[in-house]
Amino acid sequence: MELAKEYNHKDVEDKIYKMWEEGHYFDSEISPKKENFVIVMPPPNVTGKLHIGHALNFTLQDIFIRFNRMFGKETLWLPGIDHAGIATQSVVERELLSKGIKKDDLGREKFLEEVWKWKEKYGNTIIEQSKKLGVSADWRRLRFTLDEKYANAVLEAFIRYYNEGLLYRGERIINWCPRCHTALSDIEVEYEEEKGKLYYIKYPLEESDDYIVVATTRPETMLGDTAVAVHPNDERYKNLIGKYVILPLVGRRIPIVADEAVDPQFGTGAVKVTPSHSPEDFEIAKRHNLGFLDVINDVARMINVPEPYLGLTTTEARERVVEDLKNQGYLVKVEDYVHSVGHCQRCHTVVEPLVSKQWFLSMKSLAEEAKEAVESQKVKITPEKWVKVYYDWLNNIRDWCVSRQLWWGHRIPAYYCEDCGEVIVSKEPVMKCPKCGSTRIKQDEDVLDTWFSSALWPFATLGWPENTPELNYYYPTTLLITGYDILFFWVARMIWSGMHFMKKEPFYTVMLHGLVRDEKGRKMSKSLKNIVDPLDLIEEYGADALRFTLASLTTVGGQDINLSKEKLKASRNFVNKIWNASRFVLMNLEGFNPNEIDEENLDLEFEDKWFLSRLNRHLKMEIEYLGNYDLGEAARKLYEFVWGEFCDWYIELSKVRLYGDDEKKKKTVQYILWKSLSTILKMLHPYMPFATEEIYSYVPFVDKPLIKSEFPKVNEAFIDDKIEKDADFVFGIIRGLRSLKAELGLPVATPLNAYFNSIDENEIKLIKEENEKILKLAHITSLKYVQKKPERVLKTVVQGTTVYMELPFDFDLQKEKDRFIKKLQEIDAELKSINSRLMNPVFLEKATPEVINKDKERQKELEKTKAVLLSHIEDLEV
RNA sequence: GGGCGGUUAGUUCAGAGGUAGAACGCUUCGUUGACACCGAAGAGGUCAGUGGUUCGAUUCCACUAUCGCCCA
Repeated sequence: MELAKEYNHKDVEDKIYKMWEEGHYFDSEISPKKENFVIVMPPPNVTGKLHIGHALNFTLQDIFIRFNRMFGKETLWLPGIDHAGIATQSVVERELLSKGIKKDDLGREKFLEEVWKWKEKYGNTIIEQSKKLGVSADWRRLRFTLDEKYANAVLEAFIRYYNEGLLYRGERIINWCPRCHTALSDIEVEYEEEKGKLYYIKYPLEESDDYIVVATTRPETMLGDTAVAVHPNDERYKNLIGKYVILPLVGRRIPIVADEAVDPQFGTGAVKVTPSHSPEDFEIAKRHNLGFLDVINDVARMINVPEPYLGLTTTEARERVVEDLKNQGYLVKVEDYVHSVGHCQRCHTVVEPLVSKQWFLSMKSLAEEAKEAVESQKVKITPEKWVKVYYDWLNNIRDWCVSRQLWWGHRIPAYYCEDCGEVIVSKEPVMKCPKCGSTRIKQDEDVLDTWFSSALWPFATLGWPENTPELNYYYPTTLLITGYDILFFWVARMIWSGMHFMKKEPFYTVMLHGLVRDEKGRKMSKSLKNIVDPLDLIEEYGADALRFTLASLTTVGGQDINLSKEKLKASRNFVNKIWNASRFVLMNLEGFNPNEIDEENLDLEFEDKWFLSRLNRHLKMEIEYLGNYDLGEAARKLYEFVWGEFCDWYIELSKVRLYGDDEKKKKTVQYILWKSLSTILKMLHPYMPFATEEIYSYVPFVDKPLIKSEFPKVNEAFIDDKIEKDADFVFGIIRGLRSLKAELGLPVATPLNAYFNSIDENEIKLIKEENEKILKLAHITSLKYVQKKPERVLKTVVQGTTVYMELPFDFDLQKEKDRFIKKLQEIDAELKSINSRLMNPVFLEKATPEVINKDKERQKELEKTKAVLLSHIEDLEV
């Protein structure tokens, strides 16, 4: 078997994925005796294409899933797709329009048929794409929020809420998107600072020559004013409260009222009140029993206004109103003003506040349930900084407008009697009014907010409201992983839904991760043209490189990630490095059979003990990081360990025995290499499943694919501080010799003799014992102990040891002296701080014994090196 | 206005109450029997500023500056 010199992901990924799928390794079965690990996938939109945010989200989930599968837990990753009301409807609408077909001509039923057709055709795109990333979800259990059973769960939830009095239908001011033509919930509105104008308008007092000036950013809404409001304590206007003004342009008589909500600092301190088109004014109007007058309709045109303005768009009306006010002497002044304007999250159109009859979910008690779940730690949110944000949102929440004027979605199961006005909420179609017997019944035309249905995700996907075995075994799920941007939209709503309907938290832990941005930290957007397609990245660098990059850029704090090609390249190189290290090991396993090895009686050498110590230390660390949800640090540490220790040192050291004559020694090192490689592949597998699985298929004497193999156990007995410290010294000698050659400008491979002397017995022993390896790695011909400095040598100091290397030509020793002096200065600086600490009685009293001991040891070591350095510098003075 | 986060090597970012790290880039050397998607050796840092807590702060706290995000 001969492996290619370079890892080529294109030859591997599809093949491996197919192998996993055919082996049913992603499938989960109910196993009551086994501890489980369950993640429900945040369902991507059915219209969605895999973007980099999904790539991050899926990667993190897959890493946890794969680890836990290897830990032997019954692991379920339940995937799904969201029907995404507005988004999907507008996609299909647009597509039909391009063929000259209008939605309204088609009618509801025909249109929905078209959407379903579209869904069948394109709805699985993102699923297929996510497979390229290595997603190991149980695809048999794929759920769609409009599946028959799921839809039933949504209706069930609606009916239960209704029967409990938590859902009600009412006329409220809502956020209306004139383009999507639907109501929006509060969080679907995005506010942006915009430059506008502040208009000061005179409102003449009734039966008086006096007037009051109000300030507004939306003069056109004055046509719908039903009052003027001032703050009750505002001295300027106290005498006007209760009086009336005559509304300019309209001539309507409206009162001046006093209300705490008015900000005396804003404008003139007097504001116009337009109850039907401003949420604040709506509240004021309710408090003062003012009239409501709709002057803007659902396509943002003027209604119920005097002739000249009737039918104008709001923009046209503004121009006309301002013009007329100016001409008639009512406009006092116009100022530049920056204010925040609400936009539709979906289409970015400016949102129009309108009074409308909608269904609302009462939030007070549900928000309490959601809060309690987190306060009591039933649900743990990580990073913790989001907990406060979560509480704040729930504390200030307003009732949730859940109806949407769309066709695509879960149709509201409410029926209205056209004769007596009775409202009937029912899962089954209603034919006859139970109150008056009329058959003139109409179902509500609207559908539910998509988030209303996805709020049920953790249990509706498992069969709720039926008490299924799945629900019993898999609920509550273990971990939810999602971006912090949908903490309110989705996470909070799932928590109260779970608490409310299941009486149990939907997941024990929520891990919120950051968002992926471009290399300059900017949001990826079409207008900036900085969107990267993960599929392109996979094509170019491989799925493993993409996954590893995303994982290693993750932090416990859930910081946003700035992705760049440089980082992908580094990860791709890492994958290749692992490929080649493995290739080396596999090429050198000839004639090896682990069954011939007595594992209990291995003749371990210095570097074996060192490496096994490091390996077990890292294994332990890895598990700890994982428990802390710190995949980023785990990935970064793995990178350093595998590249910096396994490849750079252990593999190099292993060559001594592999290429030596001692068969027994060779077998031992083969065994350690074989074992270590397997362990490393397992540690890496969740991060880079494809390459590791491919490599593992070439590893001899393993019986199952990596995905199903057991994660290695930590063997504490191998962790050994002393051996690691000794290794640092030996490696230091090798580095020292290499850098002497570099100082001479010689290739590392130049064969030269070397000598050493030391004031430390342990160091002498180590050099003697590991002589062969030092020679090999430093490319030195010999390294002999000497009492005195030999002639014509260049030297370096490592701890208490001086290493001399023969000088093949004349060399200016000033460089050596400079190097020594620089090193001495560094040591002196450090010694100074350590000494002052150790002489400080308060330090000795208060610092922990470990810290003091560490300082003392470090002090000894530094003193040792210092003494040697000083003697050499003195020599050089002569 | 309220809240949150960032400010560390030329660049992008980790990190941790007790010796400041990585990647990329840069300099020098190198194709030695895994790998040039590589190896070896190096240069490069008042850890934004000011106070405080502490035996000890780049790390914890407060404030300031600055950039960014969320909410009103």
